[in-house]
Amino acid sequence: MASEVTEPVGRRNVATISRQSLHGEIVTRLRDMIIEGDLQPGERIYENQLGEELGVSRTPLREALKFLASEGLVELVPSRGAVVKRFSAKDVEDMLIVLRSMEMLAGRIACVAASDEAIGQIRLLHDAMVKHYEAGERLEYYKLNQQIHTGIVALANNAPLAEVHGLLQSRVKRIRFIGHEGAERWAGAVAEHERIIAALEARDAETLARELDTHLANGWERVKSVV
Amino acid sequence: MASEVTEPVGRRNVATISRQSLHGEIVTRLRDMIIEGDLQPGERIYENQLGEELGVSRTPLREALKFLASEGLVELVPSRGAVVKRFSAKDVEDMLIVLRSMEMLAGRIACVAASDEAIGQIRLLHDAMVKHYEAGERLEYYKLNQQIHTGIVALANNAPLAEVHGLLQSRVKRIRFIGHEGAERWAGAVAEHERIIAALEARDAETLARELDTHLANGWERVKSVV
DNA sequence: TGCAAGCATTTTGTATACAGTATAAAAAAT
DNA sequence: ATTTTTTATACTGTATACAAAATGCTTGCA
Repeated sequence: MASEVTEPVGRRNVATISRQSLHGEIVTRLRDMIIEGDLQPGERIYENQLGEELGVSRTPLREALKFLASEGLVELVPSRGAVVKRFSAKDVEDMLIVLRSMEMLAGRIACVAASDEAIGQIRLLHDAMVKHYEAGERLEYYKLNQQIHTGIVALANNAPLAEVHGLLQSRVKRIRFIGHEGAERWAGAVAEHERIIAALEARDAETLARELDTHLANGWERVKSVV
Repeated sequence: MASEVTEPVGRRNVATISRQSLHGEIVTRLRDMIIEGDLQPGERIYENQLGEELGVSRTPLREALKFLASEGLVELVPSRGAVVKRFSAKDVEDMLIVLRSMEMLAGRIACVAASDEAIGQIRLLHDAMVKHYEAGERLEYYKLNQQIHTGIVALANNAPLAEVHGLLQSRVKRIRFIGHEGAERWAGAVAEHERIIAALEARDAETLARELDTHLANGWERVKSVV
């Protein structure tokens, strides 16, 4: 993750220069496959089969699996290869606790350190997200939702913070997506987001932290039924 | 035939009796080499040379390097292999900010969730640490210092938190060790630790958080001259 | 002397081959 | 029929081989 060239989520991957290493290509691909559920939790990964499917030999595939193992998306069982990691309810709750703490930290820093332009960008994302919400476009809404959270963390201008946040976020991505169903929950989340953005624009660190706190605590409530 | 790897002597973890996989062995070994400075920041890693040095072929070595790249200890440059990652002063400061936040979070949780026995264990570590301090045994002192911080995080019983904490801690390990020189700084750190343990024993979450806050902020002051 | 082009060497990236191990199925024994 | 042992097979772990890319050096020329 750290030294991986991560491309912005939601961009066309065709547009990126084809110069990315095969290793990186496979890592990105597998990560998406896990997040999107093509590879299900608990599923064993057969290197030959998957390699053939992706059109690569076992060597770079294995290297990619080691990389993802360090990210925590797969588990390496000695002499039995890689298994897609399955997270317990407590795991997810714990991750959300940490994510919450990290976003609160980022928010506080952002209130004093971020530029007006950067905050303005978040507002734009939020407005676009609301449009997708009103249009009932759940996938697009969700992607922007993620981008907003990532964006707030990015405002803190703290690379390690952004990195570990991204690490945990990728793990709960799928579960969160599934959990965001239900109209009234959805509406609640949007309202919370509005308050978050407002606090950010006002650079009111304590209010922002409080809003993020409740938003992410509610996030767990929204999600916990599906884990 | 599986290569006859000469066992790394000295720091064998007795708890893990079963022989680790070669992959895990190499990862551990390389991580230690980086933390201990055998592989210096910015240094390029030549796979053939290092592999021969460790008595393994390139394949598992490369897999280990990918793993460490994901941990952020090495950087993968396309077509030019792995380089030991060099951290800027801002990187280190940022990491300590995140570590501080995570330890504060852990401390708050620990005050309500940890058992008396577990807290007692931390006290024992602290007392032992003080003994090493008084004896001037810097390395031993430092190791226990680390263990205490890790231990406090462990009290929170939150695996993802412990994981990301450990991830960042391993990155600043070497720098911190170097930075802990100087008698008066050392004394200050010990005094802060004493207050931390006291707050923990009293299960006074706010005091504990405040003490951890200042302790780790001071930690940066102690360290920033050497980065 | 300075510079550039081409060749040689080194190093990484990927594929394949081989050995060891676990799993499953079949055969044998009770 | 059930349990145990044997055997076959599939898969992972590691090493080696080969291809592509980068680096460095030599040589030729102005």
